[in-house]
Amino acid sequence: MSDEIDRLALANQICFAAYSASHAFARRYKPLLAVLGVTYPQYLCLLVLWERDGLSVKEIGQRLLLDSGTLTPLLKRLEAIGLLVRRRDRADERVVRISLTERGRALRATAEAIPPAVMQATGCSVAELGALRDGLLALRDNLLAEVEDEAG
Amino acid sequence: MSDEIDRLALANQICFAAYSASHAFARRYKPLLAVLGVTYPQYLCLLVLWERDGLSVKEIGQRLLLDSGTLTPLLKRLEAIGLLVRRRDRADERVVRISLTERGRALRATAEAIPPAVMQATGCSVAELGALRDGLLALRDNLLAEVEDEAG
DNA sequence: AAAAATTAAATAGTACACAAGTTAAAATTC
DNA sequence: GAATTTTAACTTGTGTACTATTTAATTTTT
Repeated sequence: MSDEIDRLALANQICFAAYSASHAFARRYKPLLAVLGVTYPQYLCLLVLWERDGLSVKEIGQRLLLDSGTLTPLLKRLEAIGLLVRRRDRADERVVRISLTERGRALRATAEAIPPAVMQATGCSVAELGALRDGLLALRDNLLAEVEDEAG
Repeated sequence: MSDEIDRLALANQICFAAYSASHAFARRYKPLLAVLGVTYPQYLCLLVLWERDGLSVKEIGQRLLLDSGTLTPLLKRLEAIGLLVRRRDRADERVVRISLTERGRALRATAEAIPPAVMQATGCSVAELGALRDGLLALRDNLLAEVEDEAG
């Protein structure tokens, strides 16, 4: 009769596992990122820009799955602390291009120390982390695909 | 030679995977929770209270890994829409106990339909979801344990 | 080429999250 | 048993996220 697990039990919720793991990462990153003077979402923007500089707000949003409502103020803060500059694209004035400053680029070297510290803190093997990552990305893409199906 | 670099990238990828999967869940839940008239974090509180009513703010926070700075305003909103009541504990006036109203309890029946819909949307098997959940919870607990070691 | 539609950012408003500090009550110490 | 410490919740301030709306620039249609 109670083969049926309690689907509303918190412990059974994959979404709570993702939610709380994501927050745990943020807390773990916080003291490490304090050295750089940035928050976790700001760090994500830097990761994207270190990979390819001069992206538009929209392109950054596509990589991080965030919209301009979130990114505009965030990028303004990064500009205010001198890590990047925001400039309208000459060829298309609707577009704002984000370019790292010298300081923004230089920060990359300091940031190299962060990932190994976090990986060590997870207490997981490389194989486990890889499997977890792949599972999460597949799950995430399925969730988002269904959301878009409905919109379209 | 570039084993090292791959590992560094992985650390960023696993946390971004958790971060973006968590947001994808929130977006997926949104239309489902709109029927209940609550947000995702509010829904988490209801899950906890459906499991055991009359918990203190602190006890809810321990289950959800949230502090009173987050919970107090959230619980006030749930009280404002008539799903619960907040009352000082007679025996210990520091403690605020949260009790579901009749409407708050009744909402559970409606909520039963949500987890299967979300599970289906993940496109993952029950076994996959279970493995993912367990991996995430283990990872999360490792991350938080290290944070506390430093504090203590 | 003027009108209509689309697009990219920005803005306004709501709701988390979290750190730091406050207040009031209870437990501990002396 | 008064003074100190601890505890629980609240409050304040900063920074995401997201919806919906607005503005300005570009495309597309006609």
